[in-house]
Amino acid sequence: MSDRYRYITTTLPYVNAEPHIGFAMEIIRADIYARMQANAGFNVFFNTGTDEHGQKIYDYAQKANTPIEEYVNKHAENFHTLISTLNIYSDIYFIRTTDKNHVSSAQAFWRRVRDNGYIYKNTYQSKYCVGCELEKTDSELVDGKCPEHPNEEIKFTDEENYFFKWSAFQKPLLDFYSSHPNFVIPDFRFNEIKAFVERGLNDFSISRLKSKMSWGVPVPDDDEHVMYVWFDALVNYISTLGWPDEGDGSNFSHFWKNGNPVQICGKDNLRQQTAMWQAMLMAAGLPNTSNIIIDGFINSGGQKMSKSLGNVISPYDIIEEYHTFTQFPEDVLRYYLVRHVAPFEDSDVTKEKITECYNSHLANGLGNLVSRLMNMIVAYNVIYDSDILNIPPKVEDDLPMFRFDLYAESIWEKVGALDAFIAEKQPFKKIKENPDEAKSDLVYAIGELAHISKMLEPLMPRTAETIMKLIKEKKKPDAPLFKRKD
RNA sequence: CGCGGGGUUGAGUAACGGUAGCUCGUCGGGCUCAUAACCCGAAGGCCCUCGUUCGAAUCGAGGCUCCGCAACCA
Repeated sequence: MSDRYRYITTTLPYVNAEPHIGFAMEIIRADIYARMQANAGFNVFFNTGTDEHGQKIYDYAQKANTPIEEYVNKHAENFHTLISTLNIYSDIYFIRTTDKNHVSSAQAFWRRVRDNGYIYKNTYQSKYCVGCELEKTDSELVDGKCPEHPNEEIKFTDEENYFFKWSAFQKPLLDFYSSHPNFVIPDFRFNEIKAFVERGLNDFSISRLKSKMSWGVPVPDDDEHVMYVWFDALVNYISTLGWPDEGDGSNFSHFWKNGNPVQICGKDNLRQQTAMWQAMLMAAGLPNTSNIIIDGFINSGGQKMSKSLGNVISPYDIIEEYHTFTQFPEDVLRYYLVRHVAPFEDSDVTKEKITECYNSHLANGLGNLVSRLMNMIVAYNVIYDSDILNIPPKVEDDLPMFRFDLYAESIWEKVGALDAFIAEKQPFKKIKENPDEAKSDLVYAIGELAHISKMLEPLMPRTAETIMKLIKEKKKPDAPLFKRKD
């Protein structure tokens, strides 16, 4: 089969902050996709990493009074930790934009785009607020003044920058959009970007003067400039595959050309991923991404998470909080973010909501079901074939793309049905009058539990594994899988 | 008239032209294998106005209201 390959990538978080729960959600969703594809027999290339160049990083490192390399190393480490904490698919590729191969790939990409005629030099007027001591963008200025320092003057300086001819891609992008009706998921985001591109595109600056800010990928054949961080960062999606090696048998050929490449990102990245990056790929003569999934944002208590409001929920907080209640705290977070956070709209997450859903679905639902069922299996010495776990992987073809919430719902439907089955058949009562029938009911029930654990695998890997082990060894759990949290 | 998304039972959400579904909570009943768990049943809802239609939460018009984004911000 030609399409035995699948490619999935998250965006690369900027390394200037602690891992955000929104990124945790992004990578968990990507992980479920990767695990499902791998179960279905595909070779999966799962990419993530860190974006480490640019002014902001440069400033933060200065502020922290740390050499910049040390600063980015330390922060990249945070994201490595997050990946293992969340129990992400082990074959993940972690790219850092400071990696040598990424840097040379970004430069090759620049040359290719330049040689195709889509990069040119132009003057750019920088606007500098003396009050903030910061360069400002037009959108940050109100009536040509900095809103925070309306009495200070804005200093205008002309400087030379390289520009990317984005404007040349308005028509190609619109044509591409109309011939790929599922390119952006969900629809309303697709409409948003179409409308944006229809309004017209302005070329954007893709370099910075090295004399002002040197922390970036050097522009090829020009010592004065480094690449603007966006330009180099976006190339990671293919530099991770070893591009410019495009030969048959290369990762690029397998996974980008034939691997139905999927990108997942937050809604703040809509423009960059679905229009800028796609135009860049066109400019380099490379195939476009197949699908881009746009997540909503996570708010807390009706407001944006922010340090000053004190409503920030970090993925580590949740895992820490559930540590004493379950052996699988990361699965609590995985479950919650997938099933109870809207797949595309903004959602509100609070610790109370997580607790509520933990108690009802994980403790009372799944965990309790495993306890009651395995307890009867052991107590009544029910005999069954441990082959029941040999269930062929189910490919959820009928599942709309990235609707893992629906997938989770279908699992919990089975959990509920199995609880109802036990209540109806009453094997615990029948075991006295009609033990054979009671046991055959329980054999059916354990078969259903085996199915549940199989379906659970991509979503809650360690929980699923543990349930399978209990089934195989005919044991009841020593302690509740998910202890109630009051 | 910048762009976009919303307003559905106490809370959170789904359906998107034809019995308003689900989760949590509340109330009543059942069960006792299980983590004071589980099962069954009940109460309670479509922001307002007008219109299209045999029929509208769903389409159209207007209003009120909440929330993002507005370009170089990861």
